[in-house]
Amino acid sequence: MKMSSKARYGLYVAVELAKNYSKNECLNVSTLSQATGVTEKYLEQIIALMKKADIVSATRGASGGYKLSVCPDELTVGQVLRAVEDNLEIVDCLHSDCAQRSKCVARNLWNKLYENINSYLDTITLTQLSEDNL
Amino acid sequence: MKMSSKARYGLYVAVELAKNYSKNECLNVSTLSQATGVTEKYLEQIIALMKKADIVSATRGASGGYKLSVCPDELTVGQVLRAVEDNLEIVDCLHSDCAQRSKCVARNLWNKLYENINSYLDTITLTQLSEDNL
DNA sequence: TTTAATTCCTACCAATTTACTATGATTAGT
DNA sequence: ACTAATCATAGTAAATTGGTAGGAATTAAA
Repeated sequence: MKMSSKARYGLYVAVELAKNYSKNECLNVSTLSQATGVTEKYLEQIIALMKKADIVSATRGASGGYKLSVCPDELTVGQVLRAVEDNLEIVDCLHSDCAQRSKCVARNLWNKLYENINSYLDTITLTQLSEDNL
Repeated sequence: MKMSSKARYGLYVAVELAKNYSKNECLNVSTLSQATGVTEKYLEQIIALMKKADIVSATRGASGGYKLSVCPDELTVGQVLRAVEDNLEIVDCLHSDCAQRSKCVARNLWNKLYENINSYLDTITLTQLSEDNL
């Protein structure tokens, strides 16, 4: 039960973009790579996931880059992690139609744990995180 | 961020042992394998982890087997999962001395999330789980 | 209009981890 | 002695992780 590197790096990127949010200008992967210490090519893939989840927007071409498409006061850590970490699903058997579904003693537990984790992570905004104000 | 099969199977075993607890007799791997649908040899390894954590005890030799060494009213899901799931650590960087420790924006977050998960899982006893009384 | 800077797309890959299987030693009840 | 059981440890195929790589598409600037 480990967070992937994508989850960790995705948060780093989100924090960088959050710090830059008020300037209303883009940050490119090269800059983000330097800030986070993660290779550009790997970051591209991670940011692609965040784009797909509509929490970052991109400007293509020269002098392009990325910025948050949501105000960091309203963007939660949960939203970021769900974007990059395969929905944060704790077990596969919740959404797949597991054969033992009806009689599984743990199913309910996984569900509640999942809710618990998400509701905690959704209380923390990117602003709070970047100010280490948890 | 997925629970391993060991975590799932470990819970199944714990539930079986909990249901058998009042009888004060052992269950052997063969029986547990039938009850859970997991191979005997794999279960042996999982149960070994629970033994090491002192939540199950074994009797060797003929007519031996396993039983809970803690009353299922007092044994929590958290204890079981931590026994089989490498302490449930959410990220490695918490206990390892990560180079960026002092300046890592996420460190505090992982810590709190870890506490959150554990404190939830420690509110649920094996008795509750086996009666689906969450 | 060319060039350079950038994102986007997708294929590939090595190393690690997972989820077992396999073999046999050890222990103890009958 | 025999048999039923746990204990210890090694091996292994498949999946996942954590990237690398190459180049196409887009756009601002020269």
